Amino acid sequence: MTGLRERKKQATRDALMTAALQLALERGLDTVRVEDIAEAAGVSPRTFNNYFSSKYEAIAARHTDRTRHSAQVLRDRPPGEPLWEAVTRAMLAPWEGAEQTTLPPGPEARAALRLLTSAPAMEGESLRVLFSADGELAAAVAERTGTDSERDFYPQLVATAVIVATQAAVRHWLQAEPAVPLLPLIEEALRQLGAGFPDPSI
Amino acid sequence: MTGLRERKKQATRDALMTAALQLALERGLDTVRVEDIAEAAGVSPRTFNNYFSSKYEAIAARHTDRTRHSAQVLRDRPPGEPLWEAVTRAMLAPWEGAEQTTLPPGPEARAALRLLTSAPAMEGESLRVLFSADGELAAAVAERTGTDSERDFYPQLVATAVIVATQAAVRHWLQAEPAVPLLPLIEEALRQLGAGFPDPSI
DNA sequence: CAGAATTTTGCGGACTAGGCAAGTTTTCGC
DNA sequence: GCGAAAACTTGCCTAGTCCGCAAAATTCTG
Repeated sequence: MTGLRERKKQATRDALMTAALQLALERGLDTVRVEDIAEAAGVSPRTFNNYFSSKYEAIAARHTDRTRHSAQVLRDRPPGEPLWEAVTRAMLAPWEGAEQTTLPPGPEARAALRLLTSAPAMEGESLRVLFSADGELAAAVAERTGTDSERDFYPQLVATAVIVATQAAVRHWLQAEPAVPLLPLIEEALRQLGAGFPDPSI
Repeated sequence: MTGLRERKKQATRDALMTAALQLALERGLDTVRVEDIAEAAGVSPRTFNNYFSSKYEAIAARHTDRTRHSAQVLRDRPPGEPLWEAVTRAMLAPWEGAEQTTLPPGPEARAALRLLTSAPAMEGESLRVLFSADGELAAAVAERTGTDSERDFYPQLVATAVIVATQAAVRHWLQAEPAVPLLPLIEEALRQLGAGFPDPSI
């Protein structure tokens, strides 16, 4: 049971995330000031910095939530399940259920994700966020494969490779013309990764 | 034949890169101001920003050069060579020849690389740099495999996977205790990637 | 050597990030 | 319930960043 304090905090964080993304989409990244975001969310500019340490961080926050979500799902998959199956499920999870995943992406979805690479600082931040979950992911991989994520090389390697494969799928989805559904792309990327990238020319 | 102008520019860039890295290692990232770096390199603070748009960018610049180097090497490998062989050579190239690659890493090398993840903004910047060459890498992969790096998924996927595999090797090398040589680690990471991560428990 | 092209520099402005302390709001023990 | 304690918000303030602009300095071209 969550207290009022915690709920309010979450609401503020949410309002800031939403306002940041919204404003950036409307007017472009560099014409949005922290002050504007704070005002749109109904808090003082100083409070903004209690939640996020830059506007880029605020904009990338949904991204953060997605990667956390994947790590959580991987931990919750049945222990006996084969690694590759569990990983695929985990990476698909944050993208499932939204209409834009099985249908062609709407212009807003594309714009929001494209925003994440629209300026150098923004791109750096979203990459950072993307990899912030790799430790958790690696730990989950280690657990499943009986390796030691401190000593062994394998879990980190698999975790980061899985992250970028998913990311490559999303990027491809973003620019595909004509539009294609996302989930099969992610599945295909992970399948190829798990198969060791057989030479396509054969 | 390069003129004086171009040589001076390169020298300035080099001096700034070196000063930035040096100072950051000596006193820690957040006690180094742009002004300090500029002074150490013998230029005005304003000139610093003509070369780099943040101190993080200056510190990560050697990293940038390494990724460029790999992309260049991949392009220059003999066209008939198998993809995986060429890619491995390319990723090893920037690390070859320095003593610290075959011997245990010295404390300075470790410190310099560790610096790249020592603060959120620094980490974002180094990831950004790391992936900045992925387009070039993907193009080279596309050429070798007869795929189209615009239309097909494969080249981007391979390129980014190769980058993170190498990165995972470097990270593991950084923390390995007792110390191990780097080059075999990179080779092993790429081998595992190319083999589709066979389950190590078998 | 003169004029063009390029680079460096100082100045100034808009914005950011975060320490500190006072004011509010929520929680918790009694 | 109630009053102290804890947590959160806010305003103020400082140090620092990033970049546009235009003048000065440097290098290049013929």
